[in-house]
Amino acid sequence: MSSKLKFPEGYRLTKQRKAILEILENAEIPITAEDVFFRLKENKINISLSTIYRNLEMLCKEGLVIKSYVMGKDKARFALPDKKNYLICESCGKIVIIDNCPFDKFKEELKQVYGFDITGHSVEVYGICPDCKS
Amino acid sequence: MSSKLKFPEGYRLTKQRKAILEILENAEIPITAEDVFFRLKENKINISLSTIYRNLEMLCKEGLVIKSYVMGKDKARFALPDKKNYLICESCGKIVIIDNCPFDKFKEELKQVYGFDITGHSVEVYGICPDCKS
DNA sequence: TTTCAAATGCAAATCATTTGCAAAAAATTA
DNA sequence: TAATTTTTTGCAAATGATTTGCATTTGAAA
Repeated sequence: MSSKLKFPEGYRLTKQRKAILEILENAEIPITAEDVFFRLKENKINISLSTIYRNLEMLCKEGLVIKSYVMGKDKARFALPDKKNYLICESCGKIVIIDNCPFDKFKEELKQVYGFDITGHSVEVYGICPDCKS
Repeated sequence: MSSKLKFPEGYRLTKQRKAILEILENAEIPITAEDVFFRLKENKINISLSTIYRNLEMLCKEGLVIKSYVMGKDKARFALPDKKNYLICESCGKIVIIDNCPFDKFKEELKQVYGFDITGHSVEVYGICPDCKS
């Protein structure tokens, strides 16, 4: 329930921000701003959508949250960084988080080849999940 | 200039579709629908934005084009599949295509671990480009 | 507490994307 | 080739996610 995250300096830790972070911590997969809104509402916490958007943007800028788009959908999704890499089933839409993303092993290779200092990445993989195969 | 792509069955090969594909073939990096619109206009070809959106959607559905979003921007970008993996400089926004994406090597590993049949993927990597480091 | 900049909520504004529909163009057939 | 049928286009209007202005509230420093 309580956040293990270090809240970014220079911002006030409001109850709205705490609540939004808590929803993201409990979310299994990346969720939309509207998802956050309704999950808060289920918990009897009413926060306006604009406040949610404003804070998600701030949290992204500060690196605490990752924004992504799922193919075919037009709403942005938000998640804590440990859920930023995922598999998506093209048949049923199920999202499965990739733990220990194998891409990490290639940071050095990319640095060598392209000269970039790598700071982060996001991987989306499409496929057919076991349930949909049968 | 001429497309090497096999145009999907069941669709008419209109001059608009040819022109849109040609722009994407010549694009170095993923571009927005609006980019396509203006590049066509530069070539004295006037195609309505809605036609561009409709065809990009169709081409995505048929797998000829990949749609993606660059972190921090809110317009969708479109590219041929060989340009779907890229590095983005967090300082200047420059996009560099990753050739021979190392991620391909991990398809089998993902299949083993998660049981998905992998059909595609998209990789975005953030970092600081050589120019911005100096 | 008092103070004050930062944050919130609401309603209105934005803007990328989608959609309805009549006209134009491609493919099919005669 | 002309006629027919179906798809595609362009335009304008609609949509819907996200952003913004502003008055009010709130967190945190003094």
